[in-house]
Amino acid sequence: MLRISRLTDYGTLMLAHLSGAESDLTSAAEVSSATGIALPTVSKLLKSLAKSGLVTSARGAHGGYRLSRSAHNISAADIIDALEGPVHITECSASDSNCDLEDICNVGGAWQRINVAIRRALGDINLADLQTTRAPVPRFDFAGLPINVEGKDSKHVD
Amino acid sequence: MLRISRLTDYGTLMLAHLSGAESDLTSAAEVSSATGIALPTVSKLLKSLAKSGLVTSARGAHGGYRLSRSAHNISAADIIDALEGPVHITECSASDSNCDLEDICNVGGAWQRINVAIRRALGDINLADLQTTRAPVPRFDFAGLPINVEGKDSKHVD
DNA sequence: TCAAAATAGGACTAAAATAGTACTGTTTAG
DNA sequence: CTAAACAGTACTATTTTAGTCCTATTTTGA
Repeated sequence: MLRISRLTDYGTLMLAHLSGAESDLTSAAEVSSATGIALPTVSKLLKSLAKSGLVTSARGAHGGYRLSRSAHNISAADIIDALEGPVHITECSASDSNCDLEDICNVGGAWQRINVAIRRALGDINLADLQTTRAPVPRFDFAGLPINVEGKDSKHVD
Repeated sequence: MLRISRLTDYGTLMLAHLSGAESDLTSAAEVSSATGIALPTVSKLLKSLAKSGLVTSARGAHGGYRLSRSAHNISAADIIDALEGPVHITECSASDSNCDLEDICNVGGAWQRINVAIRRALGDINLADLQTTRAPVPRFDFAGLPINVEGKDSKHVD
């Protein structure tokens, strides 16, 4: 649960690297050596990112990739969507669900809401945030009860 | 991303069923027929849930399962932990990480914070909430900006 | 014009996680 | 003592994820 795939993690790292050279083209090879991720993997990921519009590419000698927009305008949700597609917290969160249990299931709706809420929150974290050592303080009001994660040692933190 | 496994979904459904018969023992067979989930699968899941203390079991004829505590005291995070173990949003979110990229990676910290925040929020949703058709309104304050999910058609909602 | 440096695209393989099944043992009511 | 029910474990199949490789296509620059 709550797991992004390793490739998405790599992708984030790569995007972070690209955001260091805003306007210059960076080749896949350079991204690879800078991040330590194997070249074929870097290539594959950059192609996906280009396809979904997060980076733009230039072919030919001295070609390469660069962010298609500022790091501030690329959200965590964008990255996840680009590399994993729009996945849902449960299979039956999909609107065109053909879940066998549909008529018995009285739980689905809640997971969907949780899903929406989390995705919305992820939409508000941008690539620039992800790079700063001190990410924005995650503070949740859930069902009206404000909870501050900072300084509170929850049993759910492992 | 943000996907709980199908088994966890089943588990939630089953727990919801058990919470309907708070104090009575319910056999795996009954849970199976009530939920439509295959018996072997139900068995397996109930065993896991018993092991992690969410339900208590009674052996022998007329044995069965019941919630170990009220539905209000079982959180979404509890269920996930019970059935999937304490997973992390990225591999290197684990504290004993042995990530090769550690020294280059300047992103890890942020994902960890996001992870903590989400898990904390899930800890505040309980089984009773999950059953009501109208789950608690998820409202997030993120980085100081209050966002209300309701009635706001985000592009991230699919 | 040709060679080298890049990306584009897809096919393929290997490994890992997930889901589901089966079987054998133990406990308890009647 | 027998049948109902949980306990535990091992196994298999399926699916997903990760990673590799190969063959275009595009562009620069000598």
